[in-house]
Amino acid sequence: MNKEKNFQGYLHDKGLKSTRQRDDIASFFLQKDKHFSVEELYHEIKKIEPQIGYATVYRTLKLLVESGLATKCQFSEGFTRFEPVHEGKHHDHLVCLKCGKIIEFKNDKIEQLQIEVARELDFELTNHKCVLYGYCSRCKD
Amino acid sequence: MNKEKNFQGYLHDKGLKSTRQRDDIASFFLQKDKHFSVEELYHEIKKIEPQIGYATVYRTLKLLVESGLATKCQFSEGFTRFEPVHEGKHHDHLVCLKCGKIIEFKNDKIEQLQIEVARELDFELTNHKCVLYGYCSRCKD
DNA sequence: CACGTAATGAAAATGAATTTCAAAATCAAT
DNA sequence: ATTGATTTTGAAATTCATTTTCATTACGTG
Repeated sequence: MNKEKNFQGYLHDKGLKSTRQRDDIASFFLQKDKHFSVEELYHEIKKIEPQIGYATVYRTLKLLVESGLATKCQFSEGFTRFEPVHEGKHHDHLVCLKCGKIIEFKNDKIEQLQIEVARELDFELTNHKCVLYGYCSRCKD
Repeated sequence: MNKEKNFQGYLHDKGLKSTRQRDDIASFFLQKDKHFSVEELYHEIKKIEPQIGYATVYRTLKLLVESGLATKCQFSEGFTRFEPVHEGKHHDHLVCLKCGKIIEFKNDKIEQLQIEVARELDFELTNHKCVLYGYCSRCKD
């Protein structure tokens, strides 16, 4: 897959080594469409790579973020989630405060307005995060 | 001041006690317009109340948030900041990745669009946070 | 002012994330 | 393929923010 090649290229460019553990983590993670906690990912990888340690999962996720193939998400849960980047499509999130469900949304008008806000305040924008909290259709009532 | 009365009222309604430490923390914090880390606030309060412990600062901030007089801010710094709520005016933040400067902004169109997004996805919105990251006028170049 | 309850603060505990370090793995150059 | 310099791994230790514990002290209602 293309993204895995990107990761290999990133490692090579940085003089880092390709290892069985890194490759297993990256190829598992990158083909999913999910907001993983490190714990969740660790347990999934454990099935493929039983000797894996948390440190390696943390370290590989850091590399994936640096390479642009993953993003960090902080939904006020007290820990960080990591999401594979698909097709460079940016999106924001709605988080259900009851069941924890995460819904993605994209709104070009909001993005555009954010750019305008930054320009008005003479700010050079690099990225943003926007999280809406509430109750999903199933949990509200 | 009005907000301090609100805090007293909140404590009383919940059957909690007014104490010297709580009152000192609340009155100092509420009259500022700043995004405090717990450490910063702790050191400021220490000047007024030398025996204060971190636990009391944490506990009082939690009460201030519950009472609606403070909000939590998480700017990806690895710790939480707390901001006094002034006049019920909601706003979002721009954070400079170099100098750490925090700029507030308010954009009603963005707020309105967020409400629409939530409605379209059948989500009952309670709150949101939107943080723009980049470089401020002084740090960009 | 006495009593029941709540709050305080020092220290210990927790939990996420990072670092350490000895052993193992990678990979470029032979 | 073998070597050898260098990086990576993983278990355990460490860090750091935050929470909890618990004996002592303070509050405030009756």
